[in-house]
Amino acid sequence: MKVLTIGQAAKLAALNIETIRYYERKGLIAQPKRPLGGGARDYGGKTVERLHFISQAKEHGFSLAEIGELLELRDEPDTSCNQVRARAIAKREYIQSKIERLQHMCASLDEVVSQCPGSGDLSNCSILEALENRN
Amino acid sequence: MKVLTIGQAAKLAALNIETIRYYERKGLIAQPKRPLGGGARDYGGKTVERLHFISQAKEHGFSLAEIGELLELRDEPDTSCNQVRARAIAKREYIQSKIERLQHMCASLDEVVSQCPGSGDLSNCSILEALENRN
DNA sequence: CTAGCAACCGTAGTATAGTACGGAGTCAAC
DNA sequence: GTTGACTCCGTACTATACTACGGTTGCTAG
Repeated sequence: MKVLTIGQAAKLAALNIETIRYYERKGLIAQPKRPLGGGARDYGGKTVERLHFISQAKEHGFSLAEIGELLELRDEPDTSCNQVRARAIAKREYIQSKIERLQHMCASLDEVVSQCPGSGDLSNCSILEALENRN
Repeated sequence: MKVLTIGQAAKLAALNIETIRYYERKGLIAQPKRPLGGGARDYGGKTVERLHFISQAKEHGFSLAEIGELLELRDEPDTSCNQVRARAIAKREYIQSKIERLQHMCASLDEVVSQCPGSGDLSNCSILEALENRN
């Protein structure tokens, strides 16, 4: 029976050891038992899978708090697929609104840059001017 | 000669008093002199303008550290317009890459949601499945 | 048997951007 | 001449997501 140490689990999940320990403190993963009484804990089985779930959910834009909720849903046998779906849709909308905000910034920067002569001193700088005036 | 207290400046700049004091600690704005020896400081003149600059730059996606640099450029008489322009362009590109990342997340969530039956228990949940599998 | 590497664990520090608290001082009105 | 509002200032706390440190223990190879 091979035992996965935290270091090996960290490599498999492409995470830092300290990050895994941090997730334990946050309650995202349980602290595995020590198979030999003392010494290293066994991060095998579900643990690496769970760490991977966390990584993937982070990739999908979920915060650790939200990931905690998803994991709870996942652990609860009575959860309906619809509950998970609702989270995903809400997150999608949140990300969409964030994109729109950033696009607004981008357009605003574009405008400001395009009006800039790009040479000379600051007395001609339309960028600083734009930042000085309200709206 | 009217004196602007921190509270009035906060209202004009639409910022919290504590936020202004925080910006002072960060060196983004200088701490104004006290015109009467003791008592309240005078946040008039350039200060509100500077606070406004900070707000606007934040709206444009600059971090406080970056805003600090912009303010330094602005304060330095030898700065060329090009230096400011370069910052704005770099920021625009950074925001653009952030947008792309978020769009990727969005598409990924879309895909995962569209494959979800939306009913039944978790054994059919394509969303959790997608988060469990690598890539 | 001992050197050395990992793991263990609690605590503390990092970065970002604030927000809150509490005691002391000041100022104007009543 | 006291009340109330506001300011001053340092310190501490919030949230998010880690990262680092240092002492101790356990395991393994030579």
